[in-house]
Amino acid sequence: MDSDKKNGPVTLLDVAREAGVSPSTVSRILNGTAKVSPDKRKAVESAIAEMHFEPNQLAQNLKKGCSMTIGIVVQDIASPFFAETLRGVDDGLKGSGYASVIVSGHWNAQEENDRVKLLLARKVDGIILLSGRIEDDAVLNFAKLRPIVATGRAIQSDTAIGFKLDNEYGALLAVRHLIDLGHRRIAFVAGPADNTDSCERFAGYKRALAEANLEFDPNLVVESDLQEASGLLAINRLFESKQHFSAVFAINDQTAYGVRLSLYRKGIRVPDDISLIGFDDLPSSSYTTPPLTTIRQPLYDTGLIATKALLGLISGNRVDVALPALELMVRETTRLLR
Amino acid sequence: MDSDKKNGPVTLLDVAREAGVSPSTVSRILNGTAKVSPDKRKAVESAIAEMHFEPNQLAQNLKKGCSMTIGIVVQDIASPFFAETLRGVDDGLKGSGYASVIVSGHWNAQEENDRVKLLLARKVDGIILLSGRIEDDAVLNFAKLRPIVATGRAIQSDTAIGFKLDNEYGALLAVRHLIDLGHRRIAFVAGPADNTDSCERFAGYKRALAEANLEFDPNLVVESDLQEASGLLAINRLFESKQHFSAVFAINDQTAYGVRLSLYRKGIRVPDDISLIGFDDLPSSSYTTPPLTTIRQPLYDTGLIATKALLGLISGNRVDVALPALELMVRETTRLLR
DNA sequence: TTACACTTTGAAATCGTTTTCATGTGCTAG
DNA sequence: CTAGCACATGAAAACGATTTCAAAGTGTAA
Repeated sequence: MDSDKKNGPVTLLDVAREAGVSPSTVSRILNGTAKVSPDKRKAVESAIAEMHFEPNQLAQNLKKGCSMTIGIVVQDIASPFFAETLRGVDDGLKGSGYASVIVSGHWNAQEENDRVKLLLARKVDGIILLSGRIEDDAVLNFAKLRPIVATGRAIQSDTAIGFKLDNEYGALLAVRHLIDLGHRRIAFVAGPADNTDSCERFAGYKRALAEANLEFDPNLVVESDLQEASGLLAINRLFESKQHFSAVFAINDQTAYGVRLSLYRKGIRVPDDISLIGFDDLPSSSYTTPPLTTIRQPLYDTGLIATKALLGLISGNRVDVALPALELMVRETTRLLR
Repeated sequence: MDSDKKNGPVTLLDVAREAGVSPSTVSRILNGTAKVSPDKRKAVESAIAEMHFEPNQLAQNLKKGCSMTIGIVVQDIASPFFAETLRGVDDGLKGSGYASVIVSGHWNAQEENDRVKLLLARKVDGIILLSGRIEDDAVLNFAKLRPIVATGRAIQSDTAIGFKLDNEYGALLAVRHLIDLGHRRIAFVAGPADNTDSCERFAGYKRALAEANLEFDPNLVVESDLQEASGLLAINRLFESKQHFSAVFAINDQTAYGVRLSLYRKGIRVPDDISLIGFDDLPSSSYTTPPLTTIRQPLYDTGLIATKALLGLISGNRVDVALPALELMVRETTRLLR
């Protein structure tokens, strides 16, 4: 072999020596920053191939001041809700040269705040904040340091973009659907009171009732924490308090699953005895027994579009994008009231 | 204000100037690399606090030659299977100072290979390879560059650790359970023929049959691609070919969901008419209707333990760890044959 | 032939740390 | 009293790329 003097990995300097040119020239060829004569180009390129040189990203990062990495903040890495959004992010990043670091805020504002700071300390080039709990102002402040795209909030600045779905409208669609099917006593499994999305959906529930001149009965509302287990518990509480109802609107699909199980345990048929509708349209909702009627949230698209928007912000081009609207997916857990 | 001469972010050099010491001293205090006199220490610490200095990780990375990042290769970022494992990884990384970059191989050896190279180019300090498709030798080769922990393979070297669950035994447990319940004609929804896990489970299926002196009937085996949709299709094919069976063993929970839906559509009751058992025990399997009997795979623990092992390899301490064994979870989709 | 513009190239500075090496100080022991 | 040693500290080199700036080379016009 030619010259194995140095032991470590080959550097740009080694290539330059081997090709008989200066480091600058090699760099220029690598980045296409300037014209170089064909002969030197060939010499360098063959040296690169021969020595199996690849530039040290760490050094590039330092010099260029960016890490070609974006940070993603989710609330629960194992939740199908975030997983589906992440798939969109993954596709959005494809071919961009960027990689993503995913951290979880665990539905906790303090932890979320810390994680964002951590990402910033790691010099990510931008951040996608999914269903964040920290204040809008805090987000805007972070955005002064690095571009941010956030879901579930209506923020806007020249380094921050917020996407917000119309939760109230979605809930309206859901409850209207039940009312159209003849249901009058519709239970609502709510989410945590401090969760904006949940409150907005609650508002939609009430609005649909009002539209149909149905009286709102607070006894038909029970709270959950958005997980399957608490959906099950919530609906059990409703039965214990001897409430009558022919349909249930669950704050999200996961609680709907819990409700479904509770009903199954009690021998109550869905949709024959009780209709059930969820919110989100998780991929698995097409495969529950029976398949779940729900409000489709564009999870994948949210991830994809948020990523495109962030990449835009990073490169300085503002991209104006819109999310597909919420949509009622009628499947098999709802039917005409006998 | 004292001196805002420089505009950019404060560097270690600025701190040194402000505190009237050399950069080396500041670095030493930051890293605890050497003793410094109490007065200088105080001067530096107050300068750091006052100027809100935080070290530039990119510079540290370059100098130290490591990125405090590990790479995770999954096959499908949105699959609950990987999501649950990722949760273990996340917890395993907690407090370690490491972050993770997650990439997906999409069940494709070529793509997986490229992704690993990408991670290596990004100078991750180690890699966790989940359900990889590339050859063991390729993994071992990569391990020469950076430590690797892989699931689903029995590799071993001083920079590589492999975990392997006993798939054959798991399948044996599942099928034995069905046989114990009196089932004789047990359908098997297999996975792709080129998938090792699937083949081993197939072997377990046959072994259980042999143990009970039941004849193996290839007509009862249909192939799927591990997704819900193909589980549904697979079982439909079985019905079309007029096969008789009283129980189904599905290669994994997701295909079991598909099978369940097909059965529901045909008006076949589970477990009254047909028993169904899956493999994995995804979190949602406790909430299907009815809850799915399955073989519990320690997904979370796999992520956690793999991470601990990798962190060990990186710091040079070999950690010997064992995964919890596979376990039969009897729920409500299996019952005694009438 | 000289001067000026333009292009290609290399030398050297730079990014912000860490680390090695050398220096000066103070202390102990002979 | 001085040789010797530990110790805290700073100067400077290093990590491996990019980029600025100046020099050398080329070509054209006066």
